[in-house]
Amino acid sequence: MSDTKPKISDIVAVAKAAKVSISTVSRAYNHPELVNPATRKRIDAAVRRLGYIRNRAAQTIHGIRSGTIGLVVPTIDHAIFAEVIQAFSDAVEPYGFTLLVASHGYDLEREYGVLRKFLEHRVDGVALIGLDHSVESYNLIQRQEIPAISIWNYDKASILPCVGADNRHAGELAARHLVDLGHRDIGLVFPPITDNDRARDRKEGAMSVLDTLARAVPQNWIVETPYSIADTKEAVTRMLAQSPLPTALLCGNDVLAVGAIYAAMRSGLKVPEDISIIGIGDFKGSREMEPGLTTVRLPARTIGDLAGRELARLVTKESTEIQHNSCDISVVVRNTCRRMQGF
Amino acid sequence: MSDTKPKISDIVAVAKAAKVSISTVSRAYNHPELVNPATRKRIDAAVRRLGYIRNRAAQTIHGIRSGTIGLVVPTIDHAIFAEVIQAFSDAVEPYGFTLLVASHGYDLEREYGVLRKFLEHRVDGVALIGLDHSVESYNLIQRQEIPAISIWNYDKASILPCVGADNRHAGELAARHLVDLGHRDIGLVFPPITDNDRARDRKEGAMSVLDTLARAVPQNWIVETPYSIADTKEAVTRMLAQSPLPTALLCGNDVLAVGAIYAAMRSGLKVPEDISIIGIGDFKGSREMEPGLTTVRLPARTIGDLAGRELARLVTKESTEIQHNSCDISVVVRNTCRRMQGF
DNA sequence: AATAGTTTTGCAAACGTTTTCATAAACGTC
DNA sequence: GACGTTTATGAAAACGTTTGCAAAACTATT
Repeated sequence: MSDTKPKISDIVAVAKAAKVSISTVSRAYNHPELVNPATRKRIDAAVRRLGYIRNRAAQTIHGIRSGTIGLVVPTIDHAIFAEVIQAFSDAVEPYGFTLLVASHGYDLEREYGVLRKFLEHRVDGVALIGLDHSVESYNLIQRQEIPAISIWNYDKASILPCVGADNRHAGELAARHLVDLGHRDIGLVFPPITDNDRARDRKEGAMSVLDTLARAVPQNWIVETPYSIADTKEAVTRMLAQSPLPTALLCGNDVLAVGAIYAAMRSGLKVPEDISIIGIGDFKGSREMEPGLTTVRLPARTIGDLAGRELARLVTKESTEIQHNSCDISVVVRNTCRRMQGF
Repeated sequence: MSDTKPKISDIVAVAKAAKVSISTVSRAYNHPELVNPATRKRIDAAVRRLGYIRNRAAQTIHGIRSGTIGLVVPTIDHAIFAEVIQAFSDAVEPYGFTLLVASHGYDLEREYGVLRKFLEHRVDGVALIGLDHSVESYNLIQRQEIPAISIWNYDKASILPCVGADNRHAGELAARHLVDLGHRDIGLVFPPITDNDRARDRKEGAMSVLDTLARAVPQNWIVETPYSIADTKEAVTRMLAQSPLPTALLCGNDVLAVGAIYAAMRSGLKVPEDISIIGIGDFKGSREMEPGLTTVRLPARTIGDLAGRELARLVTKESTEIQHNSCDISVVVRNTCRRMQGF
């Protein structure tokens, strides 16, 4: 009969229970040194007894930071972004931030929508993947004066501070490696490049090298396929049914490369004896697979970690300078590319 | 000189600009049918001009839902959780929810901390992976009366509503399949099972079958390894150096199975001729790999999707009944397990 | 032109906090 | 024991919204 009020308790309830004013309770949280240890103990007991949990929403409307950071990715379900998200999350956690995560499925309209929603939640900062964003998105960020950072691609001319790698260079490196091994007949396996600056840059980089140092890539040696092993295996298998065949395949990333390797295996081609395959990314597992995948290493964990820390510091005003960070990349040679005779 | 106030605009600014009261602006958002179309247009123009974005924190303290759902996973950077997170995210998005995501690295203490933080942010619901949680976590959920759901494991006795598969059964199925093929000498590859009910259930399921239908598994045929291809490859390679060798390896999930396959390849063993390997999970890529991985299919996307929808409906009160959903599982036979002679 | 409805709007209280300012209590000093 | 400090507390305003209620402005009806 006395157990009315099963209500979730607020600061008022705590104050009452501890027989102090709400100001004191608030202070016990925010400036504990200003409240008498004995009082603090009483408040603590009341909090525990009532199961009180502070309401950050109520704090936030005082201009206090919300303690959240928004991260927008094309998709979560991809080895590389999963790794970046994890690293980013781990990096901002020590600063006390909670992560809001959303994906847009490579649709920049949706990205804008997500961004707006994050802003409604008054995130303290936002991180985006890559540099391709709608002008509305850029305007929003500028207008709301919210700390923002771009992850994964690097461009010294970027409007946003960015932490990433030079993807054009990655494409060049991969192509150059194949050429150096003596390959001249090279096929390309890439994802759609609309709304995806990373893939576009890589492809352009690769093309630029190939155009001058190898044979022009015929259209039927270029396969476009979504980021999925299944789709890639299927598409590349179709491509490998024709003849003549390229001696090497340059893949836009490691997932595509793995798909391509499986396609080759199924087509009865030995890698690297019959066909060489190079990826970009160096995902988890690329090193361990048999044969080990030759690829261009992009340090995903490092990038996510750096980006998280950089943004957190920007938000907490620990640092104010807006930096552009370019991570070093290089070819890691394993066993999926063979040297051509005479090279 | 007149461009003072570069301030982020609030509802008051909008009201002023549109020459209406703030109540009207608020209403234009929440009950548009109650405001004159002409006025609405004016407000709309003001909003656009000022770049106004609603403050959800301010709404939230009125008892209005925050529009967020918290998802706690052991790790984001794992094929299976990435897939679940994506599906879950896609499922709650149509309901207008934004996702708060955090990982605890298989540490239930940290899980509790994350949970608290989510509650501070007044998430409208929480989703956890599995059924192993600290009693503090359970108490917290109960006390705060927050809709919660458990993903990935299924137990009809679970306190929380759960959407998942019966992991014990998965372990049984895998073991049974191996036994049916005539294997009697079977090794086990599992992750640490503390704080991980999924792995524990699978292992128990497998053991129970093996104990009665196969030879008792000697200790040196059991390898414990973290969820990583690299670690698994290394650990299994060490194990395969001994003799006698088991004729089959039962792996706690597909990542471990892939690691085991690479280990076998490196050790000069052919799969499945020299050694059979079965996984659990059927991750993306397991079908496509060469040879295709025989495994027990756990429908990750379906589970994430179902869980997301279920929780969203629970939060929005569209449904109130707390359901336990068990997803069907079955062995999918591909090419990594061979039939023993005479079977 | 007066009345009764209906639609549209504004006022003010409320939400759960933080923070400024003022006051009370305790302490030390001479 | 009167005074100035220091320490601890409380009252009340503020934050950016929503919403119940009442007033104002229209419309339709006579």
